[in-house]
Amino acid sequence: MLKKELPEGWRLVKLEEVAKIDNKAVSPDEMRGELQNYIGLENIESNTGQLVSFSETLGDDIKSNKFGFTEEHILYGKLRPYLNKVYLPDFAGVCSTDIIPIKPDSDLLIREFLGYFLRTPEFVSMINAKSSGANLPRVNPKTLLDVYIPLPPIETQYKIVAILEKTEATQRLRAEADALTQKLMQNVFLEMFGDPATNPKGWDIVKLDAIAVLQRGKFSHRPRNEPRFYGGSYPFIQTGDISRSGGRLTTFSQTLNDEGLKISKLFKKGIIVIAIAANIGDTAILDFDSCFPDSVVGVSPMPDKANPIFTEMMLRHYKNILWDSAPETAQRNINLKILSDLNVILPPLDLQNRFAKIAQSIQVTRDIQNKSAVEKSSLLNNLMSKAFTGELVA
DNA sequence: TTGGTGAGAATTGTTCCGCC
DNA sequence: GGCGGAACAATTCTCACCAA
Repeated sequence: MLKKELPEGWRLVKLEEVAKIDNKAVSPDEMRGELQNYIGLENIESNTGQLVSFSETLGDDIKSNKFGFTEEHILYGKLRPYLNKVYLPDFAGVCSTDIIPIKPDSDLLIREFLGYFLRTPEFVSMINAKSSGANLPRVNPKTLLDVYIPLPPIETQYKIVAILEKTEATQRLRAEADALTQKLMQNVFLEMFGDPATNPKGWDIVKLDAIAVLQRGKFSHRPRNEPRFYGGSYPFIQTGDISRSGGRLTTFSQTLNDEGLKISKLFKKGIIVIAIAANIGDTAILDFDSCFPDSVVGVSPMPDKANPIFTEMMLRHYKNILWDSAPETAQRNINLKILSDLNVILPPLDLQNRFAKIAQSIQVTRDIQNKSAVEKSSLLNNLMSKAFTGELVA
């Protein structure tokens, strides 16, 4: 950003002029015998500025040097800066040496203002380009202190922080609402059918292949990564896509071309997909026609016996059983036989259909929530970007 | 400060086996 | 015997901590 672009009263200053880095090592000896509030990179969530988890650690269990921090610091993850790990603690403790404790000069710079600045897409992209180490990029603290930050008067900083905090709070409420809706669908299922794994309602038990047709995915060519098969108009999904889908596959990241289609197989929209390698037992309903490899099985419920929406939700409850069925080798797998022989509950079809109807109406709400969450997320990024060019607050 | 290392997940490669 | 599908093994990738 150029100086001339800044609004009146704003200054462009180097971070070292308004903040310092407290990276004095605390040795294991200094921590011995005391409980420590320890934060590692794994405790800070990417992009959100939130703590994922946290626990007290006995100093005796800490074997390497750490950095100390207080509630005046910002914790900035310097390893793989693209992960965007920033956290503002409200307690004192020690952190991994891959986290830099930054202490702003409170007369000039508000901690929260700097926290948002470090999370802007523009800053992340810039600092990532300046990081060192080809395979394991890290930010050098000196490089960080050399970064220029647009600095408005303190009152303006408070105004900007208030707007961004409000937007972020709304975003969080939206995420909580989505989690509740997801739970609602599970609760409705359990209320109507009980846990399929224990069958407390005493439904009939049948083999999975008695109510559905099972077909394994296909990708016969080796090696599998030959580029000539990819980049066409046929969606191609992998086990990871199923894991991330939350039960409904609406997007895909890979496609096959005509040549790829010849060595794979196209499955119809609406089919249930289940992972039999890596993320064993993860399921989803396909929202588009798609190909998939042999680590995925397609399950098509017979219309006179099972409802697809009911079947997908039911199969989720057998995940642990399927995992336990997989032979203990370096790479666990289950095969078509294990899946076909899986004992599943079979409630009356009209009850399954009733559940599907309720689930669909809940899904409509989820779709609206998801759309809103995406909009809120891009709104926050947009506002953060505008905040540091002076466009957010006059 | 930065390379090494480990764990777990995801993807790719190899072997076995049945069918034509 | 050759081919293709299934099963399983190996490798790669990602993300974290450790220690020189």
